[in-house]
Amino acid sequence: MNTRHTVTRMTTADASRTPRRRPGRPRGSGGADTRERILAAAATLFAETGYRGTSMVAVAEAAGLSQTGLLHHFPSKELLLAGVLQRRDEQDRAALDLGHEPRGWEVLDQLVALVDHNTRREPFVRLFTAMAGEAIDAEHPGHAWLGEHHRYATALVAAGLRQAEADGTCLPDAPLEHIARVTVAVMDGLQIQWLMDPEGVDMAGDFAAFVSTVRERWGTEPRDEA
Amino acid sequence: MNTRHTVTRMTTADASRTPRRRPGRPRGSGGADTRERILAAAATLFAETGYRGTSMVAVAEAAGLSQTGLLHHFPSKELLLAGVLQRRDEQDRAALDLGHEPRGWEVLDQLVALVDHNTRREPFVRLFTAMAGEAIDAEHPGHAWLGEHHRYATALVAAGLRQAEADGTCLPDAPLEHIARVTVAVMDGLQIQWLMDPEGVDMAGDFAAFVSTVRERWGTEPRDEA
DNA sequence: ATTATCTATAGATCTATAGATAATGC
DNA sequence: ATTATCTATAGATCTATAGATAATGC
Repeated sequence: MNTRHTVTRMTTADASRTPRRRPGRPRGSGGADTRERILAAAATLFAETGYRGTSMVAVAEAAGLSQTGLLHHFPSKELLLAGVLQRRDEQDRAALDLGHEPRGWEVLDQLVALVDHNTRREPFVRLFTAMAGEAIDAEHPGHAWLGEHHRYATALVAAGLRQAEADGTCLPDAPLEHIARVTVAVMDGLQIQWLMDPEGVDMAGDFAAFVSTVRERWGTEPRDEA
Repeated sequence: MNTRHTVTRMTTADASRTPRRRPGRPRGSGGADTRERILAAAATLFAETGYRGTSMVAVAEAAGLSQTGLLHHFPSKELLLAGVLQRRDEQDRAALDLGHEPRGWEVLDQLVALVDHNTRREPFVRLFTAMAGEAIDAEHPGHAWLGEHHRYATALVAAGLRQAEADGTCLPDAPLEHIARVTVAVMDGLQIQWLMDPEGVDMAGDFAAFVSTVRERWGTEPRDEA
């Protein structure tokens, strides 16, 4: 009954977080919980201080276990990052809900919805922007991931536009690849400005307006109507 | 005459860089040289591995002096970053050559020239993108700098457009602030994609095409002609 | 006296290994 | 036996201070 007294030593962050357990496997410990708790904590910290700026000790503390307890679940910092990025992509796929192949201009509408959704998940946006900044370095363990992310994003937009061109809803001389790259650039760039000043920057509005301009310029439809 | 033998101990990077001097003020040592050498080395390293990912030892080694020799010129890592960012801004101002106030659409032409110039100074672009990634964190010593950079950039574009509106070369209902933010976003976003794939991404071409589209949409002039 | 450099070192971290301890599941 | 946790600790770094050494400039 003296569970309280078992808290023998606490690190700096006294009043916070889950207290550490004593050695030995805890009672109802269903490993999956802990894994998710770790990934969530790591995602937040990587988002704030980047991969390089975040220590394993900090992640462990935020997840409520010892640094070596963390290493049991993720044997190295690189593997932890891999886990965080994979989880991020799953969350992104869920938000985009691509149940079907993108159909023409619909792709851009979906991106507008995604950007709007992003205004309600700042930490998620922060994680991406932090990675985009440091993973440009070829030595960074997230480098390949960042490259694939951009290839996927631009290919998605280009595929939608190509469809629209085939449908006749997009002008036949539209520079698809160019539009795709610039669209992705606007998304990435607006995120930076929005994170620096969430009140002052209307990320969703700006992106929606950009997409409208693109469609006015290269689309063949009168205006509204589908 | 045995200068060669004075190289008593070298750190890992044997064959590289300037060898260290022995204690004591060296002969023609005109402090300003060293300062510039340090700032250049630090800029390159911060560009590659970020502020957090770069150690003072690494900067010192790249600049060819001891870590404490470096601390003589920049008493802390934060002051070194301040120096690097200030130098970066000076270089940027030189490249933009703003001898006069921006006149209407001319601002966008200047930015097109700047982006084109940037394709020939990859390390410079890399530094900005690395800072944009990590300085979003309010605790980062470059946070205020990043905010000012964006405020300055968007204000510059908006001021140009406002001038154009007054001149009658820009439609009166043009959403100036929106166009300014998106323009800056395109610049920032294209840099990321270009750095990830300099061969595959035509940053200058894409930005120039974007600017043309903006002018076609909101400008009042027939096409060419000034 | 001031400036530029170095060696030595303190005091914090940081990642990862070794190995103890205790609960779970066969 | 396997899994989840911990304590202890090795071996690298990393920032910054103390203080020696030598050239420059008054």
